[in-house]
Amino acid sequence: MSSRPERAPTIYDVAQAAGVSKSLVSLVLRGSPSVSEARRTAVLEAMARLDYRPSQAASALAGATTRTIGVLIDDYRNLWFVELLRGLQEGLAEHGFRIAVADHTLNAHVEASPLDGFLSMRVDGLVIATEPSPAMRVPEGLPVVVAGHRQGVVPGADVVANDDRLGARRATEHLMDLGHRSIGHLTGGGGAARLRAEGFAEAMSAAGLAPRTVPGDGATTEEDGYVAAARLLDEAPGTTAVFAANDTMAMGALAAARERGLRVPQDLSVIGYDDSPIASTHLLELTTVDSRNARIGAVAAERLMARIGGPGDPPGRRLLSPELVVRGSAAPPRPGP
Amino acid sequence: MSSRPERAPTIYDVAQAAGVSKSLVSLVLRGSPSVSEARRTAVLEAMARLDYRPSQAASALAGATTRTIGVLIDDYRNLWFVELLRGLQEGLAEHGFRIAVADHTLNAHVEASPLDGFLSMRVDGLVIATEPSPAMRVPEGLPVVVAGHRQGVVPGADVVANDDRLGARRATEHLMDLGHRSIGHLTGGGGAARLRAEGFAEAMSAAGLAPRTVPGDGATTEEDGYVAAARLLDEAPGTTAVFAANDTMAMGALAAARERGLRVPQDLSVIGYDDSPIASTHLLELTTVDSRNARIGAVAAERLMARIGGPGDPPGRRLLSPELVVRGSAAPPRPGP
DNA sequence: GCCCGCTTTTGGAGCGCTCCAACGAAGCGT
DNA sequence: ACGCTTCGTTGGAGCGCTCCAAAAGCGGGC
Repeated sequence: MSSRPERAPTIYDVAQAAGVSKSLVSLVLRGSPSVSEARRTAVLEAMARLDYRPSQAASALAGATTRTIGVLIDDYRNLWFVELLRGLQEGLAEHGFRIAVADHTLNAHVEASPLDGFLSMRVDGLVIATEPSPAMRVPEGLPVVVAGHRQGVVPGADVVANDDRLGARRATEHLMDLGHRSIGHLTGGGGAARLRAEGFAEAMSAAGLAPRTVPGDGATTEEDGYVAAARLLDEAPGTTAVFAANDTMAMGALAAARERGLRVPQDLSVIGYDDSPIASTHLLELTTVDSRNARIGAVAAERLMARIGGPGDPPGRRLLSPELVVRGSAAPPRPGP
Repeated sequence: MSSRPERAPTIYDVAQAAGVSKSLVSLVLRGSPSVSEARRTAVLEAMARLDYRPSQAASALAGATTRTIGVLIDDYRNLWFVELLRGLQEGLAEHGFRIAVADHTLNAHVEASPLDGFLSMRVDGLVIATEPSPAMRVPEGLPVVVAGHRQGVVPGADVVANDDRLGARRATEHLMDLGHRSIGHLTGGGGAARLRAEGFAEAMSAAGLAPRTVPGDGATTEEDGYVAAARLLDEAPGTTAVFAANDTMAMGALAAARERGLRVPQDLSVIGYDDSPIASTHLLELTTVDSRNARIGAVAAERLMARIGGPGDPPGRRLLSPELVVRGSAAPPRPGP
């Protein structure tokens, strides 16, 4: 009977079981190439037999590195980070790095600074997937990538994002190509929304059209999209197309349109931004702009690895080209009366 | 000029700066009550001045506990875990515990077992918010709560979930109270879906109605809801109400209804399950069942804390009562022809 | 003025690993 | 046969904390 809780096995236990020294076990653990095949298998076999699991705490404390990258996301509900995480994960896995995720909104009241937890953990790098705030002070020398946002308040950080202005221009041009002239834009809070609004205005002005931009209640939720679209459609009833700052707001716009008896896309075209999971549903079939989040994650991983390997090049800014995803929510306007 | 990277300060540095011993600093760190006010402030002041951050690795290695609970979720896209996390977080914070989240689908190809990372971290407890699998072997004595799922494969684990069968019964009864007789159920894969289907069948049978249950493509996505609803509406055109296994499937059902020219709720009533963020949007206004996920998180926290304090009571199963949330997607059927 | 019991503070050992310098055993040339 | 290198392996020191037993301070009662 195993009465006492039985302390977890350590490398010493493994070493003894395999008939080697603890140092050899440590070498196997870290995948050193200079271990003979015979001993390696003996050690691995002993580990499996003892159900050994290395202590992350011990290796972090003893080693120079934790092989962990902290990822700060804004809110789990904003699903754009899912693809980012996937790209990041894949890019890091081949280097043996893992990811630790923290949610800004959940931890807001727990910690003084949102990054404290990561710094206590001694992460080897940081991905900030939120609008950076001045409170995010980072120790000098720690590699940091700001992902998806372009307001680089974090000094020394790389920035990887999609070109919001270009994406907005493409969406707007798509609507114009379809024949729309009365196009409204639903905007929200935050830097990305501002850039998208600028791209919209540029495209409209370039075509000699007056850009009409309407805010919601300051954020970028479905509610904001609903409110903004309601305002737009009531103020400018001749509007035939709407470009929303993101897919969630576009969803709100669909609700406002339906409420007014406007069919999408026959009476009103709607375009979103982000190509989030909701955009591809049967219910929305939303034409949108793919902000390339998986790619952003992959590039962020690349940057971090380069910077961890050596000082690397000076911090830079990398903008990826977004792509229009045509689905069913935008069509030519009906011939005017 | 700070040329060298400047090793992070340790308790020794803080101790020296505050003119006390390292042990006293450690006591302050752990909030010991037996430290004089004068020294405590001196230490805290020194910490702030040096920008000191405790090393999680060191305290985990030296101490008996990590004050960390691992939470395994299935997929970041299934948003039901957000509220769970919030409830859990709040319940744990008052005990000074933190959360580490891992995503099953992302890590699937990285680690042998999804729990390996947590065990390497030496978490003090585990919340499994996925359908438990036999591969999830857990060391004896580690407190585990299975949250939101009732197929308790994990030995010795507490189970905290909503009563899916009851919730399904309530949703079905609501439809019957509105006057519906031809009600179909859209089901999917997984244990929760099975229980919800059972609840539906019970309620229907109790009212002397034939329960018609239709699967999608085996999962519970929007696509599955769409496929299942399409089948149902084509096979049984007289159907006036649909109860979907979750909100996402309900969304697919809305799409299938619209495609057939059926208005919701005038021609077809639709009810979902989970009260996920999409249910409360203007576009859906979905009547649904609140599965009380924040409460589930809070109860899970309570259970873990009790079990970490002492062996506590034997593992149990706690079912919370779900609540119907009435919105706009269900109404009385039109008078029959 | 001294001893006792309490509270507050302290040094030392040790957690499980990594890193490093150094070791023995082959292999090689001369 | 000898030293020299190379490869595989080893013990020891130390990472930054926590925990423990014991020391120091501090009154109060006799």
